[in-house]
Amino acid sequence: MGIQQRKEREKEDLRRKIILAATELFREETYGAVSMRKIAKRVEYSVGTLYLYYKDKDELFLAVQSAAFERAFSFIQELPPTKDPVDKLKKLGERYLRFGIDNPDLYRLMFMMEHPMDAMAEGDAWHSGIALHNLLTSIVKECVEAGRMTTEDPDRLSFALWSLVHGMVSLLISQRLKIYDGNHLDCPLCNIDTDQLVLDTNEMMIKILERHQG
Amino acid sequence: MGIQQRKEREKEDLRRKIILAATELFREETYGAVSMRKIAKRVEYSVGTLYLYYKDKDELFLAVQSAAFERAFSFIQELPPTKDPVDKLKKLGERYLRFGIDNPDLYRLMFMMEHPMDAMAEGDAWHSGIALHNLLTSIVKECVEAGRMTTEDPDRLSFALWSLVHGMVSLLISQRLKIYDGNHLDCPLCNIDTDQLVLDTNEMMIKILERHQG
DNA sequence: CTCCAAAATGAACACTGTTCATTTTCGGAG
DNA sequence: CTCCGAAAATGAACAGTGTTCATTTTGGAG
Repeated sequence: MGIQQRKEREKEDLRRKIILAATELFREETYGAVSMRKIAKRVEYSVGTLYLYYKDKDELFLAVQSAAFERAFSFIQELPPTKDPVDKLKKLGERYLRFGIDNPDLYRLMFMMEHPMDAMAEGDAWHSGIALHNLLTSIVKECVEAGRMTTEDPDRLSFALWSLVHGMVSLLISQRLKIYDGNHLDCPLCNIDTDQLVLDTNEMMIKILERHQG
Repeated sequence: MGIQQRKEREKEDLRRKIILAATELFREETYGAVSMRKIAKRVEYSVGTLYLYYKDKDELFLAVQSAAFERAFSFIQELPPTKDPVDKLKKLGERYLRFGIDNPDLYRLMFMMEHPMDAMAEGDAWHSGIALHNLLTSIVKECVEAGRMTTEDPDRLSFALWSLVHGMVSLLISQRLKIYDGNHLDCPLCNIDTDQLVLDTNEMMIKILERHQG
């Protein structure tokens, strides 16, 4: 019965192709502009076919999100080699920021859009997201165990650090750091390159946490 | 020439009514569900009329955003009375978090949506946003001047704190803190009320900054 | 009253996500 | 080879979207 297997393989191939096409379109245009018809045209199938493979736009985007989490995880966890746990933490933040800055639409999909969350609840969509979270927590705990940081609650500190970098990257890609442009504000942070701003602020906060000893 | 004045007053009234209707709809349904036709129906004018007062949906939403910033500012700066600058900082964070949690759709519009930003650039839409930013910075500087915190760059520290609370509230309202629900993760933060999680984390970070002396 | 500019209208256009009756495809049976 | 039937693919149709613009209504001026 090799035929059935071949058919299943073909179905799986098409599923992948659809996600790939959607992901490509995502990098080319903004979220709102990626329509089912455009995805269909890209994979050279009719719109109706997409609905045989994914019940909704939401479900399709959930699959794109899941793939995005995998990319993000494999990109971020590739840290430049360091033994120093504090340095590792700093570099993890930098990789996270870099991913968000370079893939704003994927980042939006992963962390800022409201829609695909309903379906998500408990699928394995978050598998890589959870792995990332665990990586962060383990590095924070390394820092604590090495006596380089002090905290009663390393899990909460991890959450705070995640929130910090997420906050910076989401403000950046939503263009909100434009308040620092022009003459709206009058402060030393004005008219600095925003990429540099968030990277330097990450470094500053880690230094504060490090110097903060017991 | 009282007639012309009356007409201008009426035009201004209608502009306000439109924004009010849009803001109301925002609180009732999610962003994507607020359409021009629904707004028109709510103000009891035809859809074409909206385009006589706002050139597009973006411009209309920019006006809603501007009004939202005013609400947010007047809500947040109403701090419970304290003399202690560190306590003031903590309470500012709490008010900010509270506003976001209680007005998720307005918060999205203010800080997370991509669209209205093109037009925004330099209008007075951000007037209240800037006032808020200045308030934060001035409190941080109070803390430093009172010798309760140490930093070489209070402006950057303000940015970090803004990013932190924005990060927390945006993860919360985007439902991303659901990873702490169920059995996805295994850590002490799991299955805690998320409102409490972000409030407590705000407090923790302020304490860290305070104890971090020299 | 007439006149006319300003204000308001809503049908029309091109798009969206989604459905579903119809057609096409293609392996297996005779 | 023909024929059958199920699985796969199609695209017109539906209700919604933002936006435009020829048309109609309004209401103050002369």
